[in-house]
Amino acid sequence: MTTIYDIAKAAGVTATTVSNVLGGKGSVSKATRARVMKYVQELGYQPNLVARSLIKGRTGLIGLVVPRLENPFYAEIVTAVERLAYAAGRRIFVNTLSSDDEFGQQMLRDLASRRVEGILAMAGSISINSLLNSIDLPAVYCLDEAEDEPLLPSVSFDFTQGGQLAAEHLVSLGHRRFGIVTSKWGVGEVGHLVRIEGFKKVLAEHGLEILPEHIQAGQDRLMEGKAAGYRLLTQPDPPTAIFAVNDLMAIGVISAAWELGLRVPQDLSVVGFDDIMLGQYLTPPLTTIVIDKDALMTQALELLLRAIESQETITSPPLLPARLVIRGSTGPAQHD
Amino acid sequence: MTTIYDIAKAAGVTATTVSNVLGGKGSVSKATRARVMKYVQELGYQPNLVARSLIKGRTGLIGLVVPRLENPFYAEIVTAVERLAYAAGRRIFVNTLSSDDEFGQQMLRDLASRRVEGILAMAGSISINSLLNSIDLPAVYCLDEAEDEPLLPSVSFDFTQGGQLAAEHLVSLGHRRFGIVTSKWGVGEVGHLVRIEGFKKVLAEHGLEILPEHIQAGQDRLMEGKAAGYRLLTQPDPPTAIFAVNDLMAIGVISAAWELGLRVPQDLSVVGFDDIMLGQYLTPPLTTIVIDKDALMTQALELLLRAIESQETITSPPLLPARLVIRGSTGPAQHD
DNA sequence: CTGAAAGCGCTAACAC
DNA sequence: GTGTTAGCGCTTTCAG
Repeated sequence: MTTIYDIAKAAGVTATTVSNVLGGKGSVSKATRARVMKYVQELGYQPNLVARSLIKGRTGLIGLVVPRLENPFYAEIVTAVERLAYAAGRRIFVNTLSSDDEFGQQMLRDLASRRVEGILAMAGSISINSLLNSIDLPAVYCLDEAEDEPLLPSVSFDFTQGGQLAAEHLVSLGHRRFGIVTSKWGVGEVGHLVRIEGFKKVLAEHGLEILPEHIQAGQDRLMEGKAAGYRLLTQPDPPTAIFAVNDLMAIGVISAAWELGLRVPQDLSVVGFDDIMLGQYLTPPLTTIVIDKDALMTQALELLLRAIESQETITSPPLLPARLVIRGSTGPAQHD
Repeated sequence: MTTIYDIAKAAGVTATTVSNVLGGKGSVSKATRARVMKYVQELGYQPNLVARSLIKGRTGLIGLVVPRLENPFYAEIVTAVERLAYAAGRRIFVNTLSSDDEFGQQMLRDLASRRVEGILAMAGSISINSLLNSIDLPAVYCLDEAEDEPLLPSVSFDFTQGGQLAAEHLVSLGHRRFGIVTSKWGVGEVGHLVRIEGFKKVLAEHGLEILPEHIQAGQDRLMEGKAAGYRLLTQPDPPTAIFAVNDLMAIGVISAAWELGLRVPQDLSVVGFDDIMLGQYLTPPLTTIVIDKDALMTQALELLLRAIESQETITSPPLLPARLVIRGSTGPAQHD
């Protein structure tokens, strides 16, 4: 690999001068600038960003931590962040991470060692505590769904409202027996409690409730969404409407319903969450709660950049509003 | 950030010694090793990989270039490569790139400047020529679908066979009028000619052919797959079977069919290509050509690692075999 | 077993 | 305008 020294030698100047013309710093005569550039071309010089990063103390890299790309929701997040970061003169370093264990810590430490300037972490990839404990780097936590104030600057949606919107829609359609398919983290812990609470709250307001056996959890994967759907739909008195905590699992549920000979939405209504692009192209298209990924990640990146630039403490902005989009996967309840 | 000097000072040794205990090199007494490690913990030392990379001349980074994560096929590829690379002690730097223009060149140059040790590029993200021209780095080209010998080590599938399998299946089902939905690159150029040729070849063997207006192209996106589907299905004498060059566009086609009131597979058979995980969960599940992403990327990474380690020229392995998986989206042709 | 010295490729003062 | 010097954080001979 050719270095600035190679160019300096060829052009009969010193490395500083080469550095200056490359960086547009200082003042160089038109003549030498041209001469230097000529050799830059000729020798196919590629600046060494690792050296540059070392001396500048900054890499221009943002670490992005998502649970799994298998879920199109996160693929869409990555795409959005890549574009936004690029516009801000940064590049992203993507990590998929769904385990909050030693392996996760290690990944995080690797990010720190590579000197990313900050981290954008999605809830579901790693816990806030892990993030806080393993490294000391500016970070923004995205899509947090805990009840209490997060310990990190965080951007998120109003998940309570999201759950409410789903329930209101289903109730207004005349449904009375509801099921919920939710996801858990790693091996344990049932997640998305906030959106479920929102859902339940509306039911309660209507004098309705959801049976404990009508809440089924699995990992955030198609297969487990489908399995949960089966468990729900093969019960003696199965729900006529199912709220899945994300679109991916909703698709699994619909697949289960289909195999059981249930028609959506005639026999079963399904509402998802996330609004992945694909949802519009399902047959029928998926009714879901819209999460505006661009808005979310724009906020997140802004916050992070601010935290990186100034060491000031950053306060989290208010929750973004959720929105219901009614498509074809929900319909009026049949007479019992 | 604490450096090895901070630790050295605290432990009353020199940086060399710290480096030695950290790297397990040389010989250090149990006592000093313990003392050093103690301060490593205490000061929360994180090795600076950019400094390390600079002196070692290697970053442990592999550049991965894919067209777009929006297509789950590529999301699955990324997931596979991330895992494989990690097992080989490397990390991946993901770039999405679907334009072969100045912007693409720039991305590539950035990768080179960041001193990735090699590049894994998917066809559809950037052309071989661009890859060859912009940078001088070990690279493996994946999923190339050109007729002639690629100029780069390359791993790919037998796309001709894939097209053939699709056609044979459809023909054996009694179909006589076929449509093809294919994708183009960037603004121009129709792609996937090889699989289309394979498809046509089998038709020809059966004395069948495909009308030019029954081949529709669009960008590799759901929306454009759907639009192409509409163009096909609203013709006077529409096809009863459609071969989409990838699953994503197949989903678009199915969506179009659904809106037009056509039932799949009764009124229209659709076969996709890629075997994205999601295909199994559609209703009906998607008949498709299986591309084994793990097998593919294992080969690709092995090749690349070999090229990186030894400067020897690498020869491309034989094409991997495609395989048809029959699910629910194809069925017998109706009587005309 | 430990340290001194040099250097990876680059930039940033500061002289000349 | 251009060059000298020093140093980012680390590893690697090579002495002691």
